Amino acid sequence: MNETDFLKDYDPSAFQRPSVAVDLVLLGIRDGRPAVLLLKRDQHPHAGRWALPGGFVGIDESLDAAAARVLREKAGMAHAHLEQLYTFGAVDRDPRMRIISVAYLALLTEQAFEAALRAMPMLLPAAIEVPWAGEVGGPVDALSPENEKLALAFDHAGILATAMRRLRGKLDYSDVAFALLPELFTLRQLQDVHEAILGAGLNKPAFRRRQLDRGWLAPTGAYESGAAFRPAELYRFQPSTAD
Amino acid sequence: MNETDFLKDYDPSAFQRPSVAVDLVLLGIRDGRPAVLLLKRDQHPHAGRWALPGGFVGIDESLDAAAARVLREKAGMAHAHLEQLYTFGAVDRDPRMRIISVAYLALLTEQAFEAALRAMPMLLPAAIEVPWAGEVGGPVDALSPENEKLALAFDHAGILATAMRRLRGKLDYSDVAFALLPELFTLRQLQDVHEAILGAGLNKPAFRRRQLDRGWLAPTGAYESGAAFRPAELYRFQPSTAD
DNA sequence: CCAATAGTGTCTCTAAGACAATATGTT
DNA sequence: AACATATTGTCTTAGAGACACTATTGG
Repeated sequence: MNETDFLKDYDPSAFQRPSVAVDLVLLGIRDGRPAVLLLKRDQHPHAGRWALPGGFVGIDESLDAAAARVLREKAGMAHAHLEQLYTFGAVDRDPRMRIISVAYLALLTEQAFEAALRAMPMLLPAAIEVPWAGEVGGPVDALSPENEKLALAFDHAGILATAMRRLRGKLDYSDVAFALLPELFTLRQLQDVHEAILGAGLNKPAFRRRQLDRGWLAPTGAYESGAAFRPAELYRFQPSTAD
Repeated sequence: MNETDFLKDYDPSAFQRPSVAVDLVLLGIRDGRPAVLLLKRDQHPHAGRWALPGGFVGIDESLDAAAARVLREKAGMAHAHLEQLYTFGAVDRDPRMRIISVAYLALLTEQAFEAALRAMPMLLPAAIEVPWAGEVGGPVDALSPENEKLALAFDHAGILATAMRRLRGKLDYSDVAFALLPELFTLRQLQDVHEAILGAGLNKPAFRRRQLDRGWLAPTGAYESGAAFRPAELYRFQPSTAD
C-alpha cells in the first residue's frame, strides 16, 4: 500500500468529496401507457429541459430516507413502492460539479399519479415510449401530452431507460404490478398493467391461469359496477405466505 | 420551493457531503463452491474482521473507473467482468463517518482467482455458503479455508448476500456464467459453474439442450486432454449476433 | 334478443425432467 | 475388455399460446 492509499484510508476527509443526490422515476400507468412525472428546469444547466425530481442526500439521512423525502416534497406523497434502481456516477454528468446520483423507482397507482399532479401542478405527466421489445434495453422517449418528444436534462433519459428495463425484467416474477393497481382490481386491469409495461398484448387464458396459480390473488366475491356488460370479479393482492 | 431547497439546489457545496466508496465482491468458483476474496482489517473499526476490498471514489473518477482501479490495486488484475450491484447508504454503516458505498460484483475465472491470490497474498479465499434456495435471498456465510464462519466487517455480509442473489437471479438468462470460465471449456464445466452458483444439481440432458439451443456456444472441434476417460469437446462463448 | 366483455375448455406445441442407451477415450 | 464419462434418444409431464365456446349483464 503506497502513501496515497494509506492517507485515503486513514483520512478521506482530506480529499474532495462528490455530492450525492437521489433522483426519482415517478412511474404510473396513464391512458394505458407507462408515464413519468417530470419537472421543467428553469435554470442553468439544461434550462428548458425536463428532469426527474431529485434532491441532495443529507449527511444524516439514509438513501432510502432521502428518496422518501423527495417523494414527499416533490410529489406530495406519503407512501409509494420505492426501490433503488442504479447509481449514476459519470464525472461529467452534471456540468456544475461532481454529483453522483442514486436513482430510485417509485411506482404510483393511477389515483396516486393524478393526486400528485393535483398536489404539484408544475409536474408534467409524460408518456414513456419504449421502442424495444423484451427486457434487453435501449433508449426510450418521453412524450408531452401533445405527443411531442421531450428533451430530458442531464443523463435522465438513461435513468428512465434503466427504469423501464428493470420494470419489464421483474414484472412477471415479482409483485411490482400490484404497486400500480388499487386495493381492489379485476384480472383485466391486472392484465392491462402488464400489457402497458411490456408494450405487447398477452394471451388472456394463459395470463389468468398463471396469475391464479401463483397464489397471490384473493377473490373478494365482489364485482365491479357501472359497466354496460358482464361485471368482472374484484381481486385483492395477498402476498404469498409460503415465500 | 422554500429557501433551504433553493440553497441546496443552488449551492450544495454549502452542505456537508458524504464520502463515496466502492467495494468489490471478487467472486470465483473454487473447489466447486462460490468463493470470495477478503482482506483482514487490522485497524479500528472492526479490527480483526474480514472486509471486501474497496476504496474511495476520486473526484475526477467515474464509479466504474474507481471499481476498475480497486480491482487493479487490490487484486492485481487488469480485467474482469465488473458490474454495479447496489448502493449501500445507511447512516451508521461506518462508525467513523458517513460513507456511501457503491458495491460492484467482479467475476473471476478460476485462473484469475488463483492469480489474484498469488499477486496479493494478504487476500483470503473464503467459500460462500448460501443456505437459501432459489433467488429469493437471505443471509449467507463466508467460510475460512478451515471451514469456520468468518466475521465480516461493516455491512459486508449484506453486500455478499446481495451479490449471490444477483448472480443466481441472472445466471440463466444472461451470459455471466461465461465470465467464470476460461476461453475454452466443456459443457460439464459450464454445468459445474451453474450448479456451484445455484447450489443445486441440474438435469444433464436438459442443461445441454438449453445451452446449445441458446446459440451462444461455438464448438471448436478440439477436445480436452489428460482425462482418464472419454474427453469432452471444448466450446467457446460466442456472444449472440441476433440479440 | 343484441352487444360486449367475463370466464372456461380444449387442442397443440414447446421445453424440462427422468431415465436409459450408445459412444469413445484411457488403462 | 473394463471403466468412466461424454453424448444422444425417448418418454412423460407441465405450462404457454391459440382459438373458440359458454356466461352474464345492460339495454
